[in-house]
Amino acid sequence: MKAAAIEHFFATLQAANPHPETELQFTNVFELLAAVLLSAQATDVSVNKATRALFARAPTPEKMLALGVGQVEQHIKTIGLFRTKAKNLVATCQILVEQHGGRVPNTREALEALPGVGRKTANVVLNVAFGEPTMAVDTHIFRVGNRTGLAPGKNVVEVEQQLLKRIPKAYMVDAHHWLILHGRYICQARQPRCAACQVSAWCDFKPKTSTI
DNA sequence: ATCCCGAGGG
DNA sequence: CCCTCTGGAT
Repeated sequence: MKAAAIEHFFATLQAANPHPETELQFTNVFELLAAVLLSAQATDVSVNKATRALFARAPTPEKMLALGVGQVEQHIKTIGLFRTKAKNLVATCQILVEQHGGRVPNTREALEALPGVGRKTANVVLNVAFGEPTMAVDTHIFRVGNRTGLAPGKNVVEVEQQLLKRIPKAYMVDAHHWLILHGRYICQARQPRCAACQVSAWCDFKPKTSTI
């Protein structure tokens, strides 16, 4: 996709949704970190359903730590990968309490040192909590980047670098959410809704079968 | 490359 | 039934 097309692409998404936000529910930075950690290979709807009760009980790393792996497992049992996530979340809370004064660190290095927190999760926290123009490449952004021609890279790191390089800086912070929401509701994995897409004019993707 | 792992949709 | 969902650790 050429520079002029990229400008049109994001200007259109911006006009349709001037202030995009994550659909994960949270009331503080710790809850944001926990929600993103829990969201791996799970829908936001599924995560929100479980975190409502979990965060009511444990809105801080200290309280989450006190809850323990067993109780956390019971709260998030309806989310996939629940054993791994409960173990990682509690272990992360222990590090937050012991090494960061119970606060969520604001550097990539410290975030990625937390169990269950990788590049993508760190990028989301840096973007949403600290306003940094990072690009967290999840399943939606990878797919949308590839299909549109915005970022044809073969892996998430390549796609991240391409997006950071090609998206105009003024759009970067919000681009993360625009691309996710576009992937979730329009450029869907199974059945892309090209007929309803507002940015198809600048997209390289041509579906083989007719889409609704 | 493989494992983890429930819920929802087609 | 099969595929997908804001991945990370081994």
